Amino acid sequence: MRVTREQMQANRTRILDAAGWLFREKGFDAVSVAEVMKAAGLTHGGFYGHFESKDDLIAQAIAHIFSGGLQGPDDLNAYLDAYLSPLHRDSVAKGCPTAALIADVRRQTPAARLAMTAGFRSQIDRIASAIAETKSPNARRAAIGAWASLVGALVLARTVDDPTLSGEILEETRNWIGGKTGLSRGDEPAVAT
Amino acid sequence: MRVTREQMQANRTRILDAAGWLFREKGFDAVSVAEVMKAAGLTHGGFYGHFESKDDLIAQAIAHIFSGGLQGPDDLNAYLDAYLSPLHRDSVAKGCPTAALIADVRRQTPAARLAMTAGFRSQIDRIASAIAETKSPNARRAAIGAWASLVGALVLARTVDDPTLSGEILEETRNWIGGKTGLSRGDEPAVAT
DNA sequence: TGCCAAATATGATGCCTGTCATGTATAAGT
DNA sequence: ACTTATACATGACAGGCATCATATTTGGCA
Repeated sequence: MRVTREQMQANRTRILDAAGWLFREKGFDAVSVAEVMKAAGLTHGGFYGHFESKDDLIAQAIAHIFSGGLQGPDDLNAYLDAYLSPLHRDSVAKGCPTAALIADVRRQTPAARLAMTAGFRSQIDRIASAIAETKSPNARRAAIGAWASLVGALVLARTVDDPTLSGEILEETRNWIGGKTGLSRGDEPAVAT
Repeated sequence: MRVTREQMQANRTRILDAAGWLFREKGFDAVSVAEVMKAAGLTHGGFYGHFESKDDLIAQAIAHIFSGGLQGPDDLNAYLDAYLSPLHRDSVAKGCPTAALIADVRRQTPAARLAMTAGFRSQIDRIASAIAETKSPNARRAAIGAWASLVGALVLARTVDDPTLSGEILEETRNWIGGKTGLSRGDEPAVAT
């Protein structure tokens, strides 16, 4: 059954949204094409009308996630707090795509790595300008260092099976970055990107 | 054909070694049981004489990697340099198991996460005591923060498809940690853990 | 209004993989 | 030396998955 052109576009968006969530949650390999389509409310048949292959879907899903309004650090302190919060740690599917996908992307298609790299760049730039507003010298260096710390700590905290250690990793990394950047604690938890 | 008891033990070790390399290189899902056995010089048949399942192999392989003499930071500066070197970035199979496996382990068996967590703990302790020798206050916090930065930067550098950006991430994170810890640059590249 | 191509659904195919069943040679214990 | 249990090899099986083939419904356009 044929659908409206705008229906089709909406379907495509739903597929990309579902793929973004599922891929973050379970990894590229563990998610089947049929599963994505079902999550989008369709069957597996129409898939190849939208995408050339599963690899194509992966690349486009990554680009889609990053295109979809990344949370920039409006307030740097709040951003750090939110990023390293238990809430964000437990919200893999809708949390930071970088933390959820980095390791997997390395083994994916060049197109996928390209899309991911583009996301990295904009995220680094965002953090750098947020830092520059406070203290300018070496803003880019601080942005890269802080970004690496954030991603590393979040992924470690998610992997650890001991909640205490997991919490400690988040907490201490937050303090460590705070000391480094000269940024103290803020508050306001929320799922960040 | 039956083999010596010590041959059998040697075979088991070869299987675990091969699994450790292959898993780091390609991820758990992308490596088949038959592939591991072949890399160990055997066929897939004998596998279930050594391990209960592929999940069992995964958990034991993780423990095996960490048990196999981790490079502790004898000299902290040299360790940081080696960890964030291009050489280590390009040596995934024999490099840091944490950086290579974290994201995958999250979705594995409880036993696998347990083995991984144990590896984290000892690594944090090792770094902490190396830091404590220099400047004691908050050695554990610094260890956790530095560890998260190292792992995060390495994984990011490996994923990025632009060699320039990849090198910049390694370089700047090294400098950022150095400034934070009060540790300046050393030299001596080598594959670290 | 009626034709046609497009968007999805249903169904099929071939490959890969984890696991199990069976065969075979031989180390180990007597 | 003879027996037996064992470590590994060969082969088979079932399930899952990406992808393709075909059917069906119906928007879009004349």
